[in-house]
Amino acid sequence: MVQFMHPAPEDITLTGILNALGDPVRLQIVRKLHASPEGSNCGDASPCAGLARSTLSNHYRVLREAGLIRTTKRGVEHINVLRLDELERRFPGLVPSILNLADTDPRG
Amino acid sequence: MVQFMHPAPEDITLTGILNALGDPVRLQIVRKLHASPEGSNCGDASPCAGLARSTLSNHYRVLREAGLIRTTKRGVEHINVLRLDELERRFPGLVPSILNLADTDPRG
DNA sequence: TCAATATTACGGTATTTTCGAAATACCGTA
DNA sequence: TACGGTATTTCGAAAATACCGTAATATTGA
Repeated sequence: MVQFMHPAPEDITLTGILNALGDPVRLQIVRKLHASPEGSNCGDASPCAGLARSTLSNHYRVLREAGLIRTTKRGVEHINVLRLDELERRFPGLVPSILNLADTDPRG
Repeated sequence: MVQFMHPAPEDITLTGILNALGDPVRLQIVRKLHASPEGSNCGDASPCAGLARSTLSNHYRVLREAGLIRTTKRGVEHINVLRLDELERRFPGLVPSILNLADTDPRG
């Protein structure tokens, strides 16, 4: 029943965020999470169906440890939400800018 | 006398940029290059003195292949310049935003 | 207890990072 | 043309890290 460790806002680093988002799968996950601010479970935010659960889970862990998402439990599922407000205070404009560019760019 | 391969602007990817800048050493290099728009040789843009030359060279290669810098030869030295204009057309606001945040953030 | 959801553990493969040593390229000078 | 000095890359190898899949493990709800 160990709760997940989320870094405090002041412990979130710029390179940590960039590194986490520098993977196409993880960027897609974050885009999906951004599209559903109420949060979504791990399966729903999956960028493609072919990925193994464990692989997906590992990507969530990287995003969590980078400070990009917050994971809470609701019943049997884990709900992930983008930490938009906190990220905005820590690095104003960064995440929205990246997400906007990802939207307009045909490739990941 | 082999010229370096630089990706065309349309071949520069968002995740490629984020991945390249997701390394503290490379982010520092790019910050130094940004501070000297006329370009600087490899040694001058080095973030710290302890790094092996070959390691530094490898970081430059990553930055080059990601499309962040352009390397030309001037005499005995290699001059690196940030491809700011091209990057700005391809991903408006991205690189300046990251560099500004890196400036204000005490940590890399 | 059973099904659903997700994480963790583990092993294999692939990529990345790092370094020192050697090789390459260019310049100035002789 | 040859030579020495400087700047940088390439090579080769070791260590670290990343990624993915199978299987095992928790936790919740019915």
